[in-house]
Amino acid sequence: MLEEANLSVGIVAKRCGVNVSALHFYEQKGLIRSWRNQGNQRRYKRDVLRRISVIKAAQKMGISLEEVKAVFAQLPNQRTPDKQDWATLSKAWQQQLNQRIAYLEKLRDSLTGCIGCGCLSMKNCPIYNPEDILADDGVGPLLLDKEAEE
Amino acid sequence: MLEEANLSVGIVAKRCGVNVSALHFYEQKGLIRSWRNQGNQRRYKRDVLRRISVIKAAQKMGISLEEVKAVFAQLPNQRTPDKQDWATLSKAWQQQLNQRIAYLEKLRDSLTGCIGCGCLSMKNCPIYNPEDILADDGVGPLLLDKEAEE
DNA sequence: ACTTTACCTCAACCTTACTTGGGGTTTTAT
DNA sequence: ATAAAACCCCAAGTAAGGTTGAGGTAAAGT
Repeated sequence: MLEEANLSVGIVAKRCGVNVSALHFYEQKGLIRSWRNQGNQRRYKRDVLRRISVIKAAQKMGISLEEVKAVFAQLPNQRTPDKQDWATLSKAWQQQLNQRIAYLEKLRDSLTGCIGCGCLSMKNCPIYNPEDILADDGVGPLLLDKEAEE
Repeated sequence: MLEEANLSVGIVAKRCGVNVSALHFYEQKGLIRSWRNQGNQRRYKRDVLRRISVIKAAQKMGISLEEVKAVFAQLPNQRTPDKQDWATLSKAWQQQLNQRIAYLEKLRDSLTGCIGCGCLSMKNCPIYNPEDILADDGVGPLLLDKEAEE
């Protein structure tokens, strides 16, 4: 408990492997926060590093910044989030990951049987519309008729 | 072998569950083709239905239109692609799907141990940089140092 | 014949996630 | 005391994957 060091934007960028412009951007979107020094330059608490790590991990999972922001909103506001807090987040995302994995597995398992067999353009093709778990992607149910065969 | 029916853009759109504008767009991007009738309206061969199905399936897998286009380019140009041709495509994509699944599994398996444990912002964190299979996403290796701990 | 529906083109707009550039200030290094 | 880095803000640009709208023609229904 000796710090609460103030990191400059350049340092944070270098440590996280992102551009300074990305940090400006995240701040503007409300994902991270900073205060300013005398000369109006941004200064960050160390915990911004973890936030950025989490942002990048989330993106690899296919989670949007909006979603990340929503989740960050549930972190404690008063104190710096601790391991417990982050672990809670991770649990929710694990579930999402599991769903996404299950979805892709279904897609994969349908793929050979499907693209090859001629059913791909038919009404109930499992690949074309495999109980859309990810239906919130906006890919609604698709209506094809039997004429769609070769 | 009685047809080679000519489908209008509206019919194709309805059958595939996409907008007419999307068909224009795909055509402009070189993913599908049409010819024109007397009145300059688009007409499609039936095989466009399968192409669009494949496009949509690919998108669910996270494959970009550019990639789909590249793959379509390997289809026979003279004759209408047959089941064999499509099956070949599907095999390549199955591999991609497997990789993507493996990647997400790795991410998931790292998640609890990682976000919670404090390593997330460290140099060799498996979640932060898990042998980036999907490194072509442009998420290069990330350089964090040990100061990134809490 | 007339009206509606479908279609055409082209340009502009939308969202996500940033980057780039211009013009100006602050810090840091020498 | 300078000069080079680093920083600031704001506006505009980028890429993907389309959508929306305007103004006009074609095809279909009655």
